[in-house]
Amino acid sequence: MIDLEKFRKNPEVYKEEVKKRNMDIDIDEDIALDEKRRKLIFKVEKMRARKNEVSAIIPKASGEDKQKMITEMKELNLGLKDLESELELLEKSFFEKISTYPNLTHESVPVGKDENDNIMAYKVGRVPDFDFIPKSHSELGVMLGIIDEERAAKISGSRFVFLKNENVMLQFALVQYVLNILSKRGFIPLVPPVLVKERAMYGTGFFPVEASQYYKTELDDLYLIGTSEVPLCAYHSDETISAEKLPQKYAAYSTCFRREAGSYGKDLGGLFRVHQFDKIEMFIFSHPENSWDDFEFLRDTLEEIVKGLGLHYRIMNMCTGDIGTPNAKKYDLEAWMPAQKNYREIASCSNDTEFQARRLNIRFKDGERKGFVHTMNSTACAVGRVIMAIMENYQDRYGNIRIPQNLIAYMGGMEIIKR
RNA sequence: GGAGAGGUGGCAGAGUGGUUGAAUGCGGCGGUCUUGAAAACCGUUGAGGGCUUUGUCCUCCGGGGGUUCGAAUCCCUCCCUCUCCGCCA
Repeated sequence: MIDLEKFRKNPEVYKEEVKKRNMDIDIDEDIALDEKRRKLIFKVEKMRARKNEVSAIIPKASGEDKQKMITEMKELNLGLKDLESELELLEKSFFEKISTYPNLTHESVPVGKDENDNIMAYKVGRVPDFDFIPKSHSELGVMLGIIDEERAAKISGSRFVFLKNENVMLQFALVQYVLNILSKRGFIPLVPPVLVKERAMYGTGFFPVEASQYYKTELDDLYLIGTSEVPLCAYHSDETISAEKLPQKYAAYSTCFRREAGSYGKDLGGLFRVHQFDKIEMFIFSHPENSWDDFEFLRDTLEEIVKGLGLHYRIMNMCTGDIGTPNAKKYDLEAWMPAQKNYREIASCSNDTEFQARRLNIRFKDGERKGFVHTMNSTACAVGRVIMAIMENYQDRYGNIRIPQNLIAYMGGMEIIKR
């Protein structure tokens, strides 16, 4: 949610933002709607004030005076009811419109149309050499019996997988490895609910813009989360956090669900794009003054995790046309995938400044100063995609997969997956 | 799923139709006293929103709807919490 006062005073800022993001919003129309709305509020409140005024006198009056006043109030009520329902409609359409407005981007975000305009910030490590043609993780998965897509399709349809045998161990090894790093860095671990109310989806900014990406339950008004960013962010909704306690850092392990509507035929097969995957997500509630430092800390934490796995990757500074509505800035971490000979996104890290905090009413108090906290989130480990990266990068010419050094202990000493 | 109880300010807890945005207590903040602290005493203490913005008005007693000139208080409905029973990982 944007700051309405700022919006009224300075609509140009939002016009500029909408243009940068390549969005189509008629701001002048919404400004006019807001004016109309406020005029009506004024009118309605005037009538209510009159009503309250007379109601205070009525008990003291008697006889004819009293009857006169009661009659006047009856009439006033008729007009008031009409105006109130008119106002309700206006409010609804105004807030529907305003809730599609994007956050304001940070000055360091490159302006661009789509993913082609994202800017590579830097690379870490180097492209690994293979003296054979590396296989896809999907192929390796079948050969080694550690991924079963066929049976998953039989049961649940496409874009579902079974992890099997060593891959199951690898998943939990990764989780242990990551939680260890995160607890050293002061993150409080959580296992959150994966079904949430509409407010949580709306408050985090996934609704209304991306609503078609998420599963909804039929009997109850609950939604399956696409990321634990949702319950993490909503965790402190309607709370005021005192400044000494900031930043509050959390890490949640959960399953995530995405409909992947509109991505038909894209990245079919394997672990890359599936309807259900497990992920550890980091989340920070931050003091606005430290927001951008905390954000770099978050990015650094993510990189420590990926570096420790020995993966080659690059950090992308995502452009205005490619970042999410709530994001003020976003980095993607793209790991090298040998079979595709390309970098693919395995994590992303965004600062949403006060966009979510406004919607979920998450405040801070710093002495006399009050305001909305800043919220930011980052993938710590998207298990499926990281397993994919490990399988492809750590394969040998025989189709075996070595275990990254830092995971061996968590794998009970296992050093290689082979048949 | 069945039976019962209940949802009021940061918390506890009054209030059953008319200056009740809400008594009282605790907590918080400020002050007096004290070498300091505690105790005691005095004062203060919700949020959101409109406008002609150091003021004024409006809204908010779980959500929604209704009755009434007037609702925290009456009616309907939904939700949630607690206790007991049943079922269950």
